[in-house]
Amino acid sequence: METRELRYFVAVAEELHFGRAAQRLGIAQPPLPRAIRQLERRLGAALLERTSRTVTLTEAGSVLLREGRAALEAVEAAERRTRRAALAATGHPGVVLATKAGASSELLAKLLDAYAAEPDAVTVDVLLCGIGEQERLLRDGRADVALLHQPFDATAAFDVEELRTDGQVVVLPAGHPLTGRTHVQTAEVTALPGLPMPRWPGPDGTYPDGPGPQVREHAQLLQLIALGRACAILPDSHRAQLGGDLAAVPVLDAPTVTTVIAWPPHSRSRAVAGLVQTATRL
Amino acid sequence: METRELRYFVAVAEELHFGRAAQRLGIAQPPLPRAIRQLERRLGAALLERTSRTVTLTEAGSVLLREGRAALEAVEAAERRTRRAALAATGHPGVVLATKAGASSELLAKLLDAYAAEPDAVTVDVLLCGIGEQERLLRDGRADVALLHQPFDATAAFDVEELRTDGQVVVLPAGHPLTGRTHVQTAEVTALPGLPMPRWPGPDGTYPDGPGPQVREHAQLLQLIALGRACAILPDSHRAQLGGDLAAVPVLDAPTVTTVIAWPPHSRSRAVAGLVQTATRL
DNA sequence: CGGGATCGATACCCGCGCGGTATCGCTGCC
DNA sequence: GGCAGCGATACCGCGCGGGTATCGATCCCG
Repeated sequence: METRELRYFVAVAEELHFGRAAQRLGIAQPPLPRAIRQLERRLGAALLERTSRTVTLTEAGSVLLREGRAALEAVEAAERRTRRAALAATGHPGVVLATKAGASSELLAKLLDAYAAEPDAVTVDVLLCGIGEQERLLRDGRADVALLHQPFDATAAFDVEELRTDGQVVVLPAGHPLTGRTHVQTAEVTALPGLPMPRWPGPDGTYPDGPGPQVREHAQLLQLIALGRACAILPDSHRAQLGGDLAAVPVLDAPTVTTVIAWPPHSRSRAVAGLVQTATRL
Repeated sequence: METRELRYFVAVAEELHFGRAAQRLGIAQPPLPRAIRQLERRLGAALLERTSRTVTLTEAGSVLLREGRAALEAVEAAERRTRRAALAATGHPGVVLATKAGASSELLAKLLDAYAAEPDAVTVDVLLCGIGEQERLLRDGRADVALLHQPFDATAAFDVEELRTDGQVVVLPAGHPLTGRTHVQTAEVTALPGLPMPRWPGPDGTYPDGPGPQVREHAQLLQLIALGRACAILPDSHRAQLGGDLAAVPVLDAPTVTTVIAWPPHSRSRAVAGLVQTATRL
């Protein structure tokens, strides 16, 4: 199976429309059915059900869509990492670290400082990214190492080292009645009148249904809370970034959040190893 | 990057010899340097250092070797899983479970029995495999689910669910002086006179240096121990399989072994889900 | 119920590129 | 210095991927 065939199939499977898929691939429409048929012959499996009007995935087709995406990502990762390795060899070493924008900033600062003090430190480019974006960056080779938060980020498929564990706090507008409490329970804050929990986009970019505001960044969320339009349960480490217009109260029964440093398995980069070692020693 | 190019490069990188690589690939020699050069141009990276006598990998080349192997495995996995899904759709559903030959046999029996009693159970083909082979089977799509043993098997890249934790015991020939003890320490048994620890093959198939006998299977190992030629530290669960010519003594400071059921991430198979659920309820 | 619009499939052609054979050129070794 | 081994090059043929033109089926709309 060639990556070209896979790319074609994934495009058609995603669009469920040969014409649009061809447009997306930058080719004419006729080669597409041919390529897919050939793929089906080679695999001995029907991938698409076509009528002259519509295209749907078969069971095998949806398996190939999932697995094929992963395989294409692996190929692209190989390509990118090779390019980066070549760049590094010709005098521009460096690692790319991905982390959630607005999270763990003080841990991150400590890590960068400590690593920079190492004798064989290289440049660390920090990639601040949106929710759930880091895993993709790590998988497709755009990042070499990332700070992830269990249990929110999927850490399967990566090697990880735990860095710290935090309890969670509910972040409220300053002056809210609950801010006087020393601690609360989850149930007390999930349905506060007028302060719904925000909705984060899922991996597919869509938002779940619910009353809360749609948010994409931490800064945006904190602003919404300050305005008295929402509240949120966040790791304790965010407290340091809260301004005077926000208050935090520990939530006793919320799951603890573990910050981990993660890197792709079989990464042999000296720089990544050094960064990980520095991180675990903090 | 096409998988053909990747396959070519991996072959050359592994053989470090264009002629042998061509032979292995079943093509003539001339297309190979051309394909590799084209790949190098496309990547903008030197992958191989060639003299007219020898070939060596550059830094970027060894990165592409590692990453390319993983990518090829992902592509092959996609292919195999699609074929299996198509087979399953045409009336032959079933899952393949990989487990170490000779390990966890009683846990495995319980699992298979319990799962077979489920209303929507499908055929479970059990693949007994050698040391370290399961991860590969799981990755390349030959198996759908596996029983692994932490910390010996690499579980990164998989979703896992813990099933049980065992202490470890040292297995000795019956009548050995230590068999009278209620427990021992690791240090007491790693260098017993005349009873060296066996050597298992590494991921590359070679054996580490050392005094112990080279073993590849549990049965072989148990026989060697019964003959008084070796001893071994194994999970407690192996006790049930020991005949009268063998004895086991708990090793207090050996790491505990966790048996986990593992499956590839984003596996959506109903059968795998059922198997996992059954396993966790045992 | 018929005609146009839409979309996948087919027919056919062209040109690139992959793979083959023959051969060269360099290097290390006896 | 001659031979053997190995990678690189030259050159050729054909298969296949991609293009244009067109067909044929289905849905929609009046």
